[in-house]
Amino acid sequence: MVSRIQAELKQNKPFRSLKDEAAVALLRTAAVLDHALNDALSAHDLTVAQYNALRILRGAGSTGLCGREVGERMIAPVPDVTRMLDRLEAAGLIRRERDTEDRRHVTVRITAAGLRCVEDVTPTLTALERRFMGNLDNDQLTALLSALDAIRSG
Amino acid sequence: MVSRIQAELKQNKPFRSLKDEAAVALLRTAAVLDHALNDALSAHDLTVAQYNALRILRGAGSTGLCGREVGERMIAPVPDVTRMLDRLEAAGLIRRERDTEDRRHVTVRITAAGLRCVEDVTPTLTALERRFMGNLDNDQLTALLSALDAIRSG
DNA sequence: TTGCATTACATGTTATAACAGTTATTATTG
DNA sequence: CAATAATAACTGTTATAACATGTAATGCAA
Repeated sequence: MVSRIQAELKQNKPFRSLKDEAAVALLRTAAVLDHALNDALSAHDLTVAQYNALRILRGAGSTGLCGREVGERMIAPVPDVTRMLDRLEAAGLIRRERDTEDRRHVTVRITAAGLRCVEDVTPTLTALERRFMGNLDNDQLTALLSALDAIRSG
Repeated sequence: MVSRIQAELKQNKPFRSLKDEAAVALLRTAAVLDHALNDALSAHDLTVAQYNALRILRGAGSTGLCGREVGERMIAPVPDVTRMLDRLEAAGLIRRERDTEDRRHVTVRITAAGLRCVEDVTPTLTALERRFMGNLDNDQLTALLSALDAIRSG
């Protein structure tokens, strides 16, 4: 019996354990998803990380967030928030303002153009979500979530 | 009710759908895992991709594989196999040989040092696997695998 | 209130990722 | 069999990732 992930990676030998297989499948699935997302977003000159940051800032509203807080909320850690924000600012999608209370902080806010940008990519991402997650019923999604939670709590 | 992933990313608003939440949790979990793996491997001067390539070549044995085949078997796609192999060759972990039958191909084989390197990191990775996957029972692993398969088949 | 630690951000540097284009070799087609 | 296409690997280039270090502002303790 050859598992799906085993065939996909053209492995001639079966996995040593179910844990091995699940870990590989997890990394593989995330890579596939990430690739599809980057593909879709690149048409709008965005990376997945940039889109993630825009979503975070949209959620923060007019209050904004400082750079560190943006970094903390990212799905995947970004080692250089400053320059990621530089690029978004250069594209006019965010704006930064030195905080007057604590002048170490820089408050970051999404611009109207940034909001429009997020709106623009939404249909594409909705289609992607339907494509990849569409085959899963609620029970599967719940089981997936609880398994992923258990892994991260390790 | 605040979900685990929601709290982890400090999101004040719940996810729009379970599919959304599962997709984010998946990308997040893979990032956490990838980070832990890179951390562990960096002590041995290896990246996750390099370790993956070494495992692939170990599986191929003395027959070896050509560069393209290594690329096809990678968990995460690498856009520049040549230079990843350059680095492994410079470290003495693989060796390359121009194929005499089809001179376009270069056969890649793992060296004794490469095999030793894989052996050396094994205890560390076994510990990581226990840490992250240890909390999951067989049912959860099976459910996880089938959900991931369903996602990738989208 | 002065010195030191901490925080937040910025900057410098190196290696790698990502993309495009090149070369050498083999396969295919008229 | 010559011309063309296809394949595999290599190379060049730019932007970004990753890591370390630097700098300015604030908190805190003696």
